[in-house]
Amino acid sequence: MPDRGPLSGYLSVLNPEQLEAVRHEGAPLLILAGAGSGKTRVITTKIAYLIRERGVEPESILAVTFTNKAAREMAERAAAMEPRAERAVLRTFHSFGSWFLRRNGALLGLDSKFVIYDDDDSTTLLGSIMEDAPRAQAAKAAHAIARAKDYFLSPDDPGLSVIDHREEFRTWYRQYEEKLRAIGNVDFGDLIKRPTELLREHPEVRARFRQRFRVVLVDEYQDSNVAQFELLKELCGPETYLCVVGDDDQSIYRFRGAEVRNILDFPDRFPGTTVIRLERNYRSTSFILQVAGSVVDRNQGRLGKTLTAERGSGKKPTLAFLRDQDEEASFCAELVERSATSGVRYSDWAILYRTNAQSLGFETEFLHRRIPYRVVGSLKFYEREEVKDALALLAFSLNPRDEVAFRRVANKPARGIGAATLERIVAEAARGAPSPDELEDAVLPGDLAAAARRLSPSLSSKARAGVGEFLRVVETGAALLSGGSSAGAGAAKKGRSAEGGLSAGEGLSEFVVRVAIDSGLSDYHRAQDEIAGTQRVANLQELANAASLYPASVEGLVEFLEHIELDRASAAEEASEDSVTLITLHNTKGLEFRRVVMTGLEQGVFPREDKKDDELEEERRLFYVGATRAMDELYLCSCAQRRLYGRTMPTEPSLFLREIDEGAVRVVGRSPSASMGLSAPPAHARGAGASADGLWRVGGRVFHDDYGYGQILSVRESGEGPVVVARFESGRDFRFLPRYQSNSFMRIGDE
DNA sequence: TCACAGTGACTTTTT
DNA sequence: GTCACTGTGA
Repeated sequence: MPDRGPLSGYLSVLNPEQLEAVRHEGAPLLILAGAGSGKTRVITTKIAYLIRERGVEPESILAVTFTNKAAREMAERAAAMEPRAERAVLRTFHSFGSWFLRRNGALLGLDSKFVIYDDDDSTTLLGSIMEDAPRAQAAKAAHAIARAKDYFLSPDDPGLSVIDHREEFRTWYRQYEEKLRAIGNVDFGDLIKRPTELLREHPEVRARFRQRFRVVLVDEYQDSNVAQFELLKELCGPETYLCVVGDDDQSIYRFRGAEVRNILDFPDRFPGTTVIRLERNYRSTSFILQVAGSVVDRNQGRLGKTLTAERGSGKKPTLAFLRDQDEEASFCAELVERSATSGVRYSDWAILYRTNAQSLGFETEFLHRRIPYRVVGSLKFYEREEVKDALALLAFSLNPRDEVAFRRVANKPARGIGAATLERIVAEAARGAPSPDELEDAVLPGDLAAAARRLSPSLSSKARAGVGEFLRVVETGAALLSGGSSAGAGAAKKGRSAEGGLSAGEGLSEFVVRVAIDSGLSDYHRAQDEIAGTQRVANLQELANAASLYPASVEGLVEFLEHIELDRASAAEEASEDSVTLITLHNTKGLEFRRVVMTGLEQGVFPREDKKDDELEEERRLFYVGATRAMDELYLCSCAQRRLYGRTMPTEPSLFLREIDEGAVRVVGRSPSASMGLSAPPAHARGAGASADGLWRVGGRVFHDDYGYGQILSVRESGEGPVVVARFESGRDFRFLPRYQSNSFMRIGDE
């Protein structure tokens, strides 16, 4: 190990703990990295260091993260330090699993062209097993199966009863697995579970991978689940250098199967572990850390650490008690607008909320006020009906055994294949008795296209015509893809595209457009557009545009479909012009903003429902994650009432607000505990009117940086614009000339 | 087989 | 307030 001596530039910027973490070698390392402690810097530097100074081959480094965004960022930063780092394998757990299975899945009888089913597809598949069950029930059971896979539980595992103790659940799970295997596709959980099983059952593959990856790094380790832990154990032999980085206080994916014990027990599971703590926070000022820490401190099961702020005390966070979500939205908008006049960029701001549904109010308000914003996550584009239809057709053209895709599009647009006919075809395929001539064509059992063809003569004339049409569509598509889309085919497409309302672009895009038009999906959804004024054809066009990045081949299609399942958020979100970020608390992990507003701090919203024990602790960690995103300023909003299900309900302030250290925040607004004379302005002040521009009205609510929350008592015009007198929570009245106070004095709504 | 209207249920958080 | 599902009638 190169000790002492002047450090090269990229190492000299590290603090002693970070440097120790980068230089550590031997066996295993657990880095407990508090929020904002330079965790990503340590990992990327470590990669560069290993390659540059320890002679490690880039190809032998595997680094896994949980989100694609994190993986990309890591790759970029590592490559900036050391170009050879580009050759390292930097992926999300799931994308690594998929990569692994496409190469080695044959050992499990898995075709390399498999498609990844999302939750919706899994529900459809399970629904075909749970006869007559309403879809909601199938969705619930599908969810339970997903959890079972997170915990590495198979249908015959005794431990399965922890997930769902019903014997019928075990049966559904078993049948679901059988069917999924017969179809030849995988679900999310399989991307972790099946590689692990394969590595266990095939020592030669395990040896090969252990030979290949000498260094394994895991980021956000606190969010790993049991299956991922099992996978790591298979990947890491005695010779492998394993380094995991995480923060138990930021474990927020328990609901998805994340197991905090993974990080808490790491030193026990991997004997000889070195633990290095990074507790210097370079992101936030100390009052912000105090607020975040005082809440998460209440948690029991945690390793415990103390962050120290390297940036000084800064400004106290503001806790604002507001009336309702409308006032909350205008409060946020005012904060942003006000700061914008003094040169703060929109992109310095992030509005955080617990559930995606809460974004709507902010969007409406920001749109109204022309404040640019972007909504991160919740991109439901690939869940849209028309998009899923097109994707199902594409998937079916890859795999005629795909029952889920078949059920979705066989009769869409309606071609006379009703439920009865559909079930007959599915049953026929399951019976799987190919005729002799089909056997010669190597027809796979379960081939739905073949079954439909077989059954066709015995169907009613209407159904027979429909089946014929569907088969024609599928065959045309398959031929187009495998036969190479020649220039001639391209020209033919262009001719038809105008009529379908879609236009073909580069690469795979032509194929997508062709299939959408030829199948009638394009016409079908265009008709829907005309009825409902929707944008479905435009969405199909967007899907086709996204496909243009991929080659027009079977491989290109497989890649495209995988990308959609594993990395659906990226496309629209990269729009990097100056705008406010609207984002769920969960989605903020790994991000930072100069100014952060956490909204909806009310019992039932955040924390959600009456969460108790473990779940409440997870909500606290979520609070911690949200608050520690803020660099300079943090605002917390709590509303006295909130609309839910279209009904306005009174709400209680969040439990977390009581847990915050008194003195670490500045409270504005009528705190429910200390509601001071703000209920109604004195009678003499009523009716005094409004300013000439109509902006300032008696009774209107205002907020001032120094005095907090208040209500307007009187308004009159002067030579310098309106003069406003307001009474604040302290009970004192102050006079303002808003013209000169635009930065510290603002409206937050009318009466 | 399909279109429509009325009725219920429902909201975390995501790879 | 929204969405999905159910039953009815054509």
